[in-house]
Amino acid sequence: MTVLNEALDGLRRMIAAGEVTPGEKFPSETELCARLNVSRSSLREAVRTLSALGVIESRHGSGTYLSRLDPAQVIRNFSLTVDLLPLDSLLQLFEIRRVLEAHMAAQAAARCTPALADSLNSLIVRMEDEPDPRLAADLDSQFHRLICDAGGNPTITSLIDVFRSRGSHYKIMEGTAAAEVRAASDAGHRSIAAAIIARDPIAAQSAAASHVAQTEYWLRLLLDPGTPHVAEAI
Amino acid sequence: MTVLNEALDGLRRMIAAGEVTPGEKFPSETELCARLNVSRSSLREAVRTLSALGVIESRHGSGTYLSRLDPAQVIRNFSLTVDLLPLDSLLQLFEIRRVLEAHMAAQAAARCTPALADSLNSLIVRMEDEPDPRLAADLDSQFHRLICDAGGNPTITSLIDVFRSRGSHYKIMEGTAAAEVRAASDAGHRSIAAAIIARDPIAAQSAAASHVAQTEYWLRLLLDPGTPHVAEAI
DNA sequence: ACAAGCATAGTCATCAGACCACTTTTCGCA
DNA sequence: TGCGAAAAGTGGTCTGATGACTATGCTTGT
Repeated sequence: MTVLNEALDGLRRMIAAGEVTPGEKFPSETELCARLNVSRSSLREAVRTLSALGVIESRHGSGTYLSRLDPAQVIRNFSLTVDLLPLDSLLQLFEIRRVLEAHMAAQAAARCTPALADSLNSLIVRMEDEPDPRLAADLDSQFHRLICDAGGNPTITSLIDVFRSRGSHYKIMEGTAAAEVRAASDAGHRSIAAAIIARDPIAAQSAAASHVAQTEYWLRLLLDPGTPHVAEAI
Repeated sequence: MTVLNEALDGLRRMIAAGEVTPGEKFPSETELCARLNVSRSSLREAVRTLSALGVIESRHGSGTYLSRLDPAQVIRNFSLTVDLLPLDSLLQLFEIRRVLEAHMAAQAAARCTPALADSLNSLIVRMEDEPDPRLAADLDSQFHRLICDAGGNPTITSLIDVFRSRGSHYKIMEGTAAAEVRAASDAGHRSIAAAIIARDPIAAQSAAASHVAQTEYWLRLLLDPGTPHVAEAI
């Protein structure tokens, strides 16, 4: 057992035992060092570890705090990791994204309000009229976020955000097939919105799943233009 | 911009630029310090941060390596975080787990082989005959893992594992309603297995969703015995 | 020529102590 | 009483040294 792991263990134990409650302040680094019998550098590495995972927050000059441990907030921390994944690793996440976005669309359909309907319609029109691919991608994000928010589970929303966060996304809108991609994407959005506004969860679910699957297909094409296949080996 | 963040940025930049490819070794800490213009302590805190996220691996005496960046492996790192979440935070993850487990059950149903059918049946019998709640919980894990593996997406499997990892699970099997809980759980398993063996994805999906929802219900009861409600506010 | 064992150099792990930057509290002055 | 400055407390960063582990290549004996 390394020193770092002992320190980590000590901190985790304190949290699990309720010695520090969410949002509360830990003892000072000096005191923690004494308590856990480790040097300050080792303690700080342990703190950094938990800090990277969104469990701890260090505030310069003030103290070290246990985070609120809100799942949505913890999950948001991981988007920087997703940014580092190579494209083929990223593609492995698409099945999750497809299932979750479909679920959220279904939930949104079940709860759709007139206000949501208006917002969706307005966004679609603006998106289709936007010539700049980047701004269009931005409106796209807003569209999906609107649906996620309507779905009612902020935790799932943040998880989907992590998957979608990847900036290099709009690249598929700039290839030779840009126009085709754009048209298909717009059509997908209209299907999703129509199903949600009709308060038809099943239709919304399949429309959203199909939309994500299509994005996955284009990305896969980008990775390997030779052998495009949406479905996995049977 | 703090020194730590500059170091983090430098490392991330190296990864994104492909200076180090997955599995490869970074330059030594000393050289990285010189390159990024930070002290060794700050560099090490940056390395620890990426290491906590499963992006980097430090091997004592050998070097600092970029991980394979396999999503399943990266996700597995987060189980220690889930262990620290309070029960009410954990419950917010159940909607995700429900959707994903249902999806995996559906996939397993679509691909069920005779071998899988045998394994499922055998596990169910052993589970129902096991008197010790802990060993039964263990068999329960095996049952669900079997289904996930059959689902064919290791990334989703590891994500579900993270949600299920939480050891405190078996507590619901030890309350006053233990017998009732156990019986319902066994019945749920039989439904799921039957649907998978019948190669009926829709049935498998709803059976699995219902099973997870039931677990969630019991846990919620544990948290707040007064006002149990499965559905959210309408 | 080859294999086992051993030095050696390279690397991460840990420690100690100092100083800096920021925040919070305290206390004296207007 | 209210405000501002001082002081105390805390995390942020740096330096340098030492320990522990790994990999490499060499030495040695067969």
